[in-house]
Amino acid sequence: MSDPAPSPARPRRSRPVQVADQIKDWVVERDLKQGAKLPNEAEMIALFRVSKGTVREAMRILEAQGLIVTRTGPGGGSFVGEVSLERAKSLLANYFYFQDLSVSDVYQMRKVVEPELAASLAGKLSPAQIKELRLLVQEYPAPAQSPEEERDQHIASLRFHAKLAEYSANPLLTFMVSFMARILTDLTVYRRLYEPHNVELWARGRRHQLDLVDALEAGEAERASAIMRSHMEGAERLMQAQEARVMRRFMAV
Amino acid sequence: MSDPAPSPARPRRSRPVQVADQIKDWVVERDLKQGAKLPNEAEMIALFRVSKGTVREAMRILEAQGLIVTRTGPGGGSFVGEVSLERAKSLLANYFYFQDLSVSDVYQMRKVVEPELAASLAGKLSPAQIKELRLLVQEYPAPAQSPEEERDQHIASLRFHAKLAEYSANPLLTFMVSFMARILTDLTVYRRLYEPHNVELWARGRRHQLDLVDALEAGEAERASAIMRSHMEGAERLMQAQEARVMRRFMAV
DNA sequence: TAAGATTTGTTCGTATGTATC
DNA sequence: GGATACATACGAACAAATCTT
Repeated sequence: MSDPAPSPARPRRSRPVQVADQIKDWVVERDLKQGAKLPNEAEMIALFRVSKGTVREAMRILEAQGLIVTRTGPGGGSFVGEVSLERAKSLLANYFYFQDLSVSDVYQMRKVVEPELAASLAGKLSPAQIKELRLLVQEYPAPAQSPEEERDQHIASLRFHAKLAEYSANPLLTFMVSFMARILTDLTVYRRLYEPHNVELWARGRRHQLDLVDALEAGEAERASAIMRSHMEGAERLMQAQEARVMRRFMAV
Repeated sequence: MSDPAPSPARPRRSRPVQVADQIKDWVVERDLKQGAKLPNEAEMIALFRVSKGTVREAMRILEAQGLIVTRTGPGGGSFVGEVSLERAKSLLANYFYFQDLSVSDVYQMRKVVEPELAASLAGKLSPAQIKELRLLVQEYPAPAQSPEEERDQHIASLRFHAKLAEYSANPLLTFMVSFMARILTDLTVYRRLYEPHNVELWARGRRHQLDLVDALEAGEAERASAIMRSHMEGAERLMQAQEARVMRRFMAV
């Protein structure tokens, strides 16, 4: 369960890190669920025989990973807290900050994952979900008149994909699609990557999304997948005019 | 860049978290690269007007995310450090600890991503890399004689996929395939999920891997993709006998 | 090998802030 | 408002690691 490195000269973990691991073990052993209360600072100090400062550093480590949340005041303390989707995306984004990720890289992944998502959702959505999707597509019915509007449209389109991801019963699929939408959203916000104004491509993208919802509603998995694939190819062309590298910055936590 | 929540009663971030964010900004503003030295503790204290304990808690937060590394002694201090692939996988694994991830979920993803990886690698591998792959396949030439041997074979097979992922020029593809291999590896180690001994399926899996390397060497993308797809379907059947849920535990950092 | 310098690591005591009753 | 139970933050001292000479 622990780092299985046979340690030819192990880097020597600091006490706070050790204590953080011990707390994790303590939680796992008791199979504590989200919301369960951890011992308070004083008890931790007694439990692990370390000082307050060390306990606090350990807590910050767990907090940074999203594993616990802490509240002050009576009835306060530390509690196990599910890692949120948002935090998971932020932590992974930090990894790709150091990688040289291109727009094509993201689309190579999108081109296979998004069609699969579409196919697996066909016929599985509730009327309310279908309606929600149509609403998102309708958000920008007319071609953009300014770069700002075009950017907003692009982000709205990515929200459509993120929403689709939410509806999946497969957490891995949900995460991956949602993560890629976030990468591309940040990209369009912080660089002006939506610039090459192309009305024809935009109209086709919108048509695609509407057709896709129809196919999903009708339960036509094969067609939904095909539409999505085509949609991805269009979107890629729209962005690939730029050869910008993404992710050259830290993400907010 | 920051949490765009419009803050209806913002949770009030603690000082260490604030300082951690300030340090991140400090680093980004200066566009510091991997290995660059950060101010030492005393300088941080002066820089942000906080106590030593607060600075240290902030450092632990950044360390937990893999953004810095710290050494003691002369010439020591804190340095910006690339988030490693291993750490990124661990942090994301913590997220899926709380999700109800099934073997089918993982394979739904594998079935589309691994063939894409294979296709994109066809004709791109060096002779040394081809040799390395063949070595991994050869590692267990004979059918397993015991459950332990079968487990080892399964893990070796996953190492094959992880190695393939390493060779990709697409960091997103590399990460995803490697991450799934890790999930499944942990699964086979901590549960005995390789149990239903099936010699025929094993032989076919091995055949697949050998054929795959041939196709990669010959540069036949379409064939590599097809073999991988078939391989994934076989592997899924091998595991799906069990309906176990994965990831019901914390991962080591 | 040993001593000294530098920098992080750890502890303790105390005081303050905050939410609940 | 006051008492209580928590976390939060500070400062000073000392310990440990590691580099240099």
